[in-house]
Order: sequence, then structure tokens, then C-alpha cells
Amino acid sequence: MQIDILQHLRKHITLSESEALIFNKYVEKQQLKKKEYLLEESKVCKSMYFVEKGCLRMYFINKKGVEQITQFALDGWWISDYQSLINNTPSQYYIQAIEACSIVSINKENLDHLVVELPQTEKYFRRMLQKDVAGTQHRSKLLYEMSKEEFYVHFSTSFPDFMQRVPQYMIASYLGLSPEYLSELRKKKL
Amino acid sequence: MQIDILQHLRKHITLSESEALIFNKYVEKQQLKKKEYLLEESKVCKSMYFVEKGCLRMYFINKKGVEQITQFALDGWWISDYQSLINNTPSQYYIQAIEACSIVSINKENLDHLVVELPQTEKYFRRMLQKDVAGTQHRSKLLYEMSKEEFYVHFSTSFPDFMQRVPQYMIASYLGLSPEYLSELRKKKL
DNA sequence: CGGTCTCTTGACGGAGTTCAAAGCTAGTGG
DNA sequence: CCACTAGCTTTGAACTCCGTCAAGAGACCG
Repeated sequence: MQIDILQHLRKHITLSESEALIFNKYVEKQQLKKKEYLLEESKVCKSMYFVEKGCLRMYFINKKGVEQITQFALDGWWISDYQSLINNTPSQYYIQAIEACSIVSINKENLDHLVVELPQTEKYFRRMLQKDVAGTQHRSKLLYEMSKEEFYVHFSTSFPDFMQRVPQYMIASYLGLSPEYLSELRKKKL
Repeated sequence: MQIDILQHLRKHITLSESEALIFNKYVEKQQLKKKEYLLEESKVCKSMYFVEKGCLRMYFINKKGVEQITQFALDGWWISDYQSLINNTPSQYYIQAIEACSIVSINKENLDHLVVELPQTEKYFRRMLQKDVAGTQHRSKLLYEMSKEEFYVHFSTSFPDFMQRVPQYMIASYLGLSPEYLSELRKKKL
């Protein structure tokens, strides 16, 4: 699957050809190889990132020295460490490519200019953030009401294709359960 | 503590007196008594709500028929069920006053008009949502890395005043642990 | 084909839940 | 202003979900 960012914008706001050119002035496109990083711990997060193609993971290192995944980002999603971005503070996260990716990034300063020059983009970003909050509210509700087993079953039936795309220990980490227990659950469900 | 919404806006954007009047045209103010509702299950959430004074809780009823709190909103915070708001779908949540409250609400249509008439408010709402996402990211990180005991200690030391303000069983519900276990932890820490 | 990741298995232990009952507190009405 | 009641908090015992540890089996890559 491949999502062009301009297409994505135009699902939400109208943008003429000349406006699209202006938009392109403010964003940067880059290709990422598997395992390359967009953000590393202790660096300040300067940008928001849009995945046109591929898959990113966001994680931090916990007290035991183990990677703990908190978010994935697939085609068509924005991702950033907003705490670091807003406050200019060092991030505690890594954002890394799980697959080869096409990424569009926009940094803070350019974003500020962009929304002045193309005011309708402000609405686009507001909508993206609303969607983000809505998604988090939903996920958090599931976490509150489900056992880990139910959460796993829910996730694997909701995103069967995604399960094939990433290693199981990453799914386990994201779902907040041990790889061993995930393995046990898988056995039960086959 | 009491936060006037215009003051709050002016922390983020500039607003002349006449613009403030326009803003006031689009929002509604209301007083809530303890236990009154802003939103109930199966109704569509039409508005975003700002707490000028008081305290709200957002909760749903889980399978066992027990109230499960997912969010609190204190003075200076916006709250809404964004999934219901965006998609016009019935909400699964209740939003209820824990204390007597002063609430400012803005519905979807008025919000759309407002951001056209006062474009700088778009930036304000974008910032509020960014702050919301940042807060959720932070909270979710804590949930991943802490045991329930650590999470409780962290919460109670971070918000000692808030602990006094609401009943313990609500804190327990929000933290995702049983009232009995919370009681046990309290004993340990005294 | 050797070595490094990844996934599976089983035994064990502990954090946290559930249930039932008793002890408190605070609000309400008489 | 006191007494009653409903709601909140505490206790303790039994139980269970799920993590940890250790070891083995595949799978993938140079």
C-alpha cells in the first residue's frame, strides 16, 4: 500500500496545483532503509513524520534495558514525540523503520510558516490530531476492559495482515505482554 | 482554582476585545451541579467541553456492569469523546461532574464557523490537541514501564492535592486497580 | 554450514483480583 | 443536632493470570 501525502491532504481539504507546490516547499521527503532511525533517545524531536509507505515503530528502553514499543505507524499515519516537539526537550524515544519506508517530514518552523501561508492546512492538522486522540481514547478503553488474552485476540483479528508484517516479539511488546505468553496464546487459538 | 477561557486563549494567541466578543457568540457557558452529566452513553457527543472550574470524569460501564473511569478533566482542560464527535456515532461514555463545575462548551458547527471567522483560534485548538496527545503519550509510557504499585505512588506524589479532591475508588478505577488493592498500598506507604 | 535471531515449552512464583464481611464517614431528614 | 442509612474504605483468605527463568528448536543470513 502506498499513500501519497497530497492525496491524503485532499481527502480533508482542497488544494490547488500551485498550493500543492507551496506545500512541497515546506516538507522533506526521504527514503529509509530497514532499521534506520528518524529519532533517537536524548535528541530533541524537531519534526512530525508522515508514512507514505512502510512501517515505523516508536519505542523506549525500560529500566531492565529492554525495548518497549509504544506505537506503530503505518501508511497514512503521522507520528512524532509531541512532548519533545512542543517543549524542545530531549526525547526518551526511538523512532525506527521496521521496513523500508517513504517518509514525509515537516519541522516545527516550516509547519508554522505553512499554516500561515496555506491556512486550510491548519484544519488538516487539527483533524489529524483529533483522529490521533480518538484512536488513543479507543485503545485506552480496550486496555481498561480487556484481559491481555482478550486484547491479543482483538488485535490479531482486527489486523491480521499486520501480524504477518512484523516479528511477534514486537507485537508482544506493543501489547504489553511477554513473548512467552504470546506464544502460549497463539497455541491455544490454533 | 478558576480558569477563565479567554485568559486561557490569550496564553496561546492574541485576541482583541471585539474578537473576544465574537468568540463568546460561539460558545455556551453553563453551571453543573455535582453528578450532572454532559454526555451519556448511546447519545452522540456534539461538543468539546472546557472546564473553567471544578472536575469532570469520563467513564464507561464494563462487561461486569462496573463504572470504569478513563479520564479526569480539571480546571483548564478540554475534554470530549472525539470518536463520537468526529463520526457522529453514539458514545460509549459518560462525562459527569464530580464537583460543581463551570463549563464552556462549543459544538461542532460553531467550532467550524469560529475557526473561519477567527483563524488564529485554529492554532489554539491545534495546540490543545497536541498537548492532549503529548499527555497521552506520556501516560501510556508510564503504564508500560511501571507496576501498578509504582504507578499509584507516582500518581499520588505527582497530584497530592487531587487525591484529596476525589473518592479513592475513583482513583483506583482510573489507575486500573481494585479498590481493595489500592487500600493495601495506602497502608504500606503510611 | 555455523552463528545469531526468533519462537516455543514447561516449571515456578508473585503481583494483583475476587469475594465476603466488618468498620467508617458523611449526608439527610426528622 | 442527633440518628440512621447508604456509600466508601479496610481486612484477610483463596485463587489466577501472567511474568520470569532456563533450555531447546527452528529459521534466516552471511
